[in-house]
Amino acid sequence: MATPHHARRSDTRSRIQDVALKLFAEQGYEKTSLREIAERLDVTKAALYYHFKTKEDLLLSISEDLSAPVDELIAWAQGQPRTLATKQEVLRRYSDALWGATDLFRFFQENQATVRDLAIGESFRERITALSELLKEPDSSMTAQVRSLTALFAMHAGMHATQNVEGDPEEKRAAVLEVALDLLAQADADLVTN
Amino acid sequence: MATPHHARRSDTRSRIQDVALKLFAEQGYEKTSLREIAERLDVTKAALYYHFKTKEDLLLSISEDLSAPVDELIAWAQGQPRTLATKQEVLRRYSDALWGATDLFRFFQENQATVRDLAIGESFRERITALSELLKEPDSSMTAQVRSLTALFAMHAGMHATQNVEGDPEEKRAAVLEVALDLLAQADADLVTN
Amino acid sequence: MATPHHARRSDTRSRIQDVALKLFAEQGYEKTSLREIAERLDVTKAALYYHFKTKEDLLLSISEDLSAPVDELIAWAQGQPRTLATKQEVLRRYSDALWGATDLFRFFQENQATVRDLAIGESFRERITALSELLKEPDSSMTAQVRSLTALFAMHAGMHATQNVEGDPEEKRAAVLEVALDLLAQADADLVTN
Amino acid sequence: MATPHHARRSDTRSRIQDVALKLFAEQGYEKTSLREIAERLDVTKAALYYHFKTKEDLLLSISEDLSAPVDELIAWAQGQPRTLATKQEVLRRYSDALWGATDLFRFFQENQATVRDLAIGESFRERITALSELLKEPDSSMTAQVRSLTALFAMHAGMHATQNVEGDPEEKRAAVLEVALDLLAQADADLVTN
DNA sequence: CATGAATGAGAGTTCATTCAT
DNA sequence: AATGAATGAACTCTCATTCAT
Repeated sequence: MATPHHARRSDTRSRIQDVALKLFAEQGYEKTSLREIAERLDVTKAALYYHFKTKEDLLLSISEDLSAPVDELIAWAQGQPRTLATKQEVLRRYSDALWGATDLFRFFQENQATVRDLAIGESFRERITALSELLKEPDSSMTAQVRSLTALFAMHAGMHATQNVEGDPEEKRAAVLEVALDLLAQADADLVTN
Repeated sequence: MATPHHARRSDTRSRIQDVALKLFAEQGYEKTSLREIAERLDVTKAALYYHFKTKEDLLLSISEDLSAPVDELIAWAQGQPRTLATKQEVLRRYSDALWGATDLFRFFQENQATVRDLAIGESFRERITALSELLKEPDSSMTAQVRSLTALFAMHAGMHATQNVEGDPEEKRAAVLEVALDLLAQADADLVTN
Repeated sequence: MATPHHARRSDTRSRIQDVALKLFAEQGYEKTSLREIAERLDVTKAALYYHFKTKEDLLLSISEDLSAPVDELIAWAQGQPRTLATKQEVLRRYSDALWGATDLFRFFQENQATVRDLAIGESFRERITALSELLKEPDSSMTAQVRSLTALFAMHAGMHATQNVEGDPEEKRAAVLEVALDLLAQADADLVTN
Repeated sequence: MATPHHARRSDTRSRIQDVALKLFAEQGYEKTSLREIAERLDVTKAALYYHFKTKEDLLLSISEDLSAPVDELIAWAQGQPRTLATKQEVLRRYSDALWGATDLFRFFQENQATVRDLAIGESFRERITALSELLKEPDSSMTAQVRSLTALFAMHAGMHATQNVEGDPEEKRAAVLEVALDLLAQADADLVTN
């Protein structure tokens, strides 16, 4: 048999995650009902509950799986010297992570109000804070700090805000990264000047 | 009579709008029920329906009242020459508009998924698109375009993303604006160079 | 008009209570669904929620209304001297209270497990404890105390346990009360003897 | 093999019964889900279904095992003369039976509404009826009959109602039995007098 | 002897909305 | 200008039960 039992084992489980993420990203968390997810997969609602304790737990499992790369990035960066080179590398890797899970990060960005008081919101905020602190120098000028933060948020916004710009996605991604890296460099220059 | 009919009429109406916006911004649109709004105001749900046709209509009325300044800004800008000075003025005025209605813009930012398929979403997107097109030059390099867009989105993000930065709000706002203006100037420099 | 507005005001509300108590007593609390109650009344489930916050709250409201006489009895007794005459009067009045709300007390007796961890359980236990303490003397012999308690519980049991005995209800009630009064008298005699 | 098949077979089976009875008694029948029972035993729900056809069947098996002594008692008594001595012996043995399976009888008492329309309810009622008929004389005065019934129900109530009385359990049990025996004797005296 | 995966039915609850008064 | 009463549709979630393996 080509598809042995254990290959199938988590088949339904991950199909649920896939469909759920797609719908959460497209329609929002609240507007996506478990009925809808179940119908798309041609299973019953109860089947979802066999695999996930609650709706929130379903979202949590998706988020944990997909945002692991970001956590690794943070862990790595915290062991590096706080040089411009490190920060630039953080930005580059973050770009990879974001574009590797666009649905999830789109979801986070467009459902902030919802996410805020879900368990998941906490870890999301923590990640952003950790990244912020890796990029900005608390003793630098406020302008420099804002520039660093802008580098970070420009990447989030850049994922979806460039839809009215002509050009292929990879090119856009590169442009966004370039602008972000530049902001970082300027923030660093400020620091040196001061 | 000290309080004529028309003064009273809009009193309740605008109290509803105030409370609704506060709750929409704090908790999100879907998670805020009309029951909750009514309870806060110590009126019945039916009273809300006297003043507004639907929940969505309530949101619409809030948005229209508060985002008028942005529409005026766009109208004004569309009559001006496409110079850097104009663009910078757009950004300055936009900063005023945003900080003049933080709850509303926070709401828009944190409820994008929800807002997307409300009638209001359309006009929101149109405004952003209009502003984008006022700021970026479609024939400039992609990097320059991204820089212009980033100037715009930096202002949105800057409203709430600077909470971990020390300093008073006005100072932060100024710093955000400065960074945005700078991005715009760089985009313009690119254009000249090309 | 024979039935003015305000007479109707609580009409639905108390019709709900009536039907609910009937079904709770007949079938048990858990086995009675709100759907069933609503259907009997030819209203929607949501109508129930207009009048009562939760299923438990519905039960609570019924219990509070119907067990007021018992609370009054307790309050009265606590102001009386701890004589045999008082205790006998307590039993007599309690008999009236029980037979005046048989459905409710049947419900309590047959749904103890359920009631135990509802808010209502607490007040039920408190009432029983208060009555126990009014009837038994903590310093008397254990047998005397058990006799007093038995007087109390005999009345509960007597409401439904006499169905296999021939005779009319009023006669049965009188017999149960007589036996209970007798137990009380014997407990008192013990006390004197000791 | 040290542990033959049949020893193991009934091991799990009776562990299930033990846990189930404990939970049924503590929380009630409806509020105890098969999931919960399975989790406590660290087996799957399906395992329960290997041993018992349905949830009700599980309860039935418990009840049959534990209430065998009562059935034997009834069978024995039905072959004895209807003397006071016999009746007193019935009460004494019934006391043993009750205290030998407190969880089960507590369950019966606190879940009457539930039990009523389970198959088990029938046999429960039959046992009570049989005992009633062994104790009371249908031709005696109503008061005498109520006294006999009270003797019986006092034992049920006595199992849990004496928690607010000081003293050790065995002593309480003895006191309850004494009061019950006394009631029986009084009923018998009535009979003779009439 | 037992599990993993799933189902169908139904539970309690909440929501935006309506309408006669 | 506002209320009281109600609805219909939907929601998340839980349950006892089944069955192939």
